[in-house]
Amino acid sequence: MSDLGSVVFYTIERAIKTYRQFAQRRLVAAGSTLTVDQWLVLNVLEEEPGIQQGLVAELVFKDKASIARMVDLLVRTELVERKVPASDRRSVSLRLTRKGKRELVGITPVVEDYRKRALKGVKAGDIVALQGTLNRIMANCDE
Amino acid sequence: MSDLGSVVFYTIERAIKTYRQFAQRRLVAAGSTLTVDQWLVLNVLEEEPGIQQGLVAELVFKDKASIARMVDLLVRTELVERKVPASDRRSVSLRLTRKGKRELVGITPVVEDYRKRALKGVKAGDIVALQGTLNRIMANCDE
DNA sequence: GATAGTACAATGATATATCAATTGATGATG
DNA sequence: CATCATCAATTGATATATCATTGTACTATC
Repeated sequence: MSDLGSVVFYTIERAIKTYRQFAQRRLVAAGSTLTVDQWLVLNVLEEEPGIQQGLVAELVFKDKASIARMVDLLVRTELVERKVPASDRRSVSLRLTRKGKRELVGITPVVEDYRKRALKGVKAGDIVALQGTLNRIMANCDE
Repeated sequence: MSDLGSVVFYTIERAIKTYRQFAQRRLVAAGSTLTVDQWLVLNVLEEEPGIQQGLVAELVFKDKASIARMVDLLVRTELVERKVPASDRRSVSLRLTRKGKRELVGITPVVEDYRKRALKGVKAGDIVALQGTLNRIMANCDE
């Protein structure tokens, strides 16, 4: 178990990294210039238009600072709009631009496809078990 | 399954990130200034003294460029030595300094402890299953 | 032994992760 | 209503990830 224990985290890292590289290759092959993380953020904005940055950070499990910088980029590339609501001028309200929506719609089938490919031959029960184990690990790591 | 499929990668990311943050907190709490990744590299050098950079990159599943920069840091902090062997002057041979060995020895029990904590209540069978599933995903992602 | 191809590493550019410090705005309390 | 604590976001500093490019050294082939 000690042996397994020393390797399992390495396996998890390797797996998620392999998957991300795979996903990124697929995005590039589909002609997108988005990164996987940028796609994630766009996806959140699609589902929660007007959301503020801090909430996006929570939803995608990233740092607020990272999100701020990603949004900078997405605004620069005109995929996302920042607005400051009068109700609370500390916050910003994010939403997709027309261009952002188009980009997202175009790329979504690509994402669905590579997710499906990555999970080929993996049974639903395997996924449930995996999530259970990972949840347990996360609980152990929350002190 | 489509639903599960869209969430499972997110869970994996979240799990490994949670674990890394946990590990980093533990290192800091133990008075170390190492990052988790730096510890990994030191550990490889302990086990394979004289190894060259490209091989380290493979072993820890990182980019060669990342390793080059990490080694820069570790050399600057005097934990690692770079030597250019006469046999092949393109390559570099890496090994721990005395200080690096001391640091590693001091921190190893901390690492073992937090690994054990992170896996508390996780059965050996769960780990085997998890690795099986992740290996399958990785195989799917290698085209 | 000159040349072409290949191998190893370093570097530049850009994106992300994290922590700390700061700024500006809001809300609570005296 | 003035002050203080808190909150949202930005910014700076440093570390890592990735890709492309470059530089240097080796190797094979002619």
